[in-house]
Amino acid sequence: MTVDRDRVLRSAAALLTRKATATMDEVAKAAGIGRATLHRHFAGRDALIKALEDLGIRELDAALDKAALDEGTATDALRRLIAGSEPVAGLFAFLITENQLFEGEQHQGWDRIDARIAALFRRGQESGEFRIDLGPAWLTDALYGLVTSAAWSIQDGRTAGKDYQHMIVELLLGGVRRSVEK
Amino acid sequence: MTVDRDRVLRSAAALLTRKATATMDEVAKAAGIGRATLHRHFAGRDALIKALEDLGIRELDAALDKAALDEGTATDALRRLIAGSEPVAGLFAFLITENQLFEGEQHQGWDRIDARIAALFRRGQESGEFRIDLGPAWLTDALYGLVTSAAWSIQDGRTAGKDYQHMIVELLLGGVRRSVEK
DNA sequence: CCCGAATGAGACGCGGGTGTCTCACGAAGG
DNA sequence: CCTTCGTGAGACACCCGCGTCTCATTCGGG
Repeated sequence: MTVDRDRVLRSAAALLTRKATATMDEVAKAAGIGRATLHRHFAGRDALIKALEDLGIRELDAALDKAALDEGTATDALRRLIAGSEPVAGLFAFLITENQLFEGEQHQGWDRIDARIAALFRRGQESGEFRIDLGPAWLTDALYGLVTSAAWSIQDGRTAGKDYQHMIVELLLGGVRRSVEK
Repeated sequence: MTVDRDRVLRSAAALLTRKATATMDEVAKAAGIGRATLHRHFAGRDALIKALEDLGIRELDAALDKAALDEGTATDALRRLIAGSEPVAGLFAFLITENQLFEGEQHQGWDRIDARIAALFRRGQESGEFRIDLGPAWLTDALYGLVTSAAWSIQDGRTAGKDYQHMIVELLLGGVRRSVEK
């Protein structure tokens, strides 16, 4: 009988990922519960978004942990990270745009995640794997952009979901130019 | 005395690019006119966004024309396109997210622009300049993502504006991996 | 079996933003 | 000088979504 808070959160994520302007009523309907019950679990829309942000950050941190960014080559670590990001990509895209749209002090968890990813790029540069003429901050933002684009591209059916990892990894690592080596 | 419609449009673009949720009143204030006058020129918020979309598409088409995507190598054409996209990047980022957020029949101008850019990537693939394991549709979406990320990254001060072209061109063409050649 | 807790449905007022209207003002032109 | 037109400021009603509340219902535990 009792509503599974996490289940509601996931269904909200799924809906808002598709339709960022969804109403509290729509979110409730999507979760198969009443609007009143939704409010009992999340004080308001802000609280819901905040909870979604917490969820996203938690999962992203988990993905970062699982990718073990410190181990092996930076290149392989990046591959693992991107592979592990797939389940969170949709929610990530939603949160990134949401954060971009409304200014205001943002969740500090983002800073930590930014730092961890930037550190990976920095490590790759220091080891000589990555080029050094592009800063870690831009590479991080670029990765976000590619992940978001991929999520939307797949969601809208312009590209196949099974290509997610390959699309991002290959473009980010090797670029669009046909390499002589390979 | 008469309000310059185009000037209003540009100031609205500048504002909404920074704060996508800006009120009609804020848009009017930013343009230095009254809300009533704003309504006299644009029937409503929807009409304003639509006009902004028209403007963005017009400028994007102009940038595409100017880049002469059919001439020279696809690589150079891509460089020219990215260089020419800089002034529109902010507005483009706004329109892209706006389009992603609200579903509904979108401006058909986007299809034409998508097609023109995808054709460029296809040309590069056929000429052997670009790799063929990534589809033109994805490459187009990826370019959009990078442009948007760059616009935001610069807007938020994480990266320098003067690097705009270099950041995107280099990452998109060569990727993050340090190439042996060069 | 009964009671308590949680839920769904609906009603209600509120607030912010929108779209419309009126009115006074000032500039440009006859 | 006077008329006309576009404008700014404000008032107003309206709509939509939010947040709160009530009440009947139902599920689950004691």
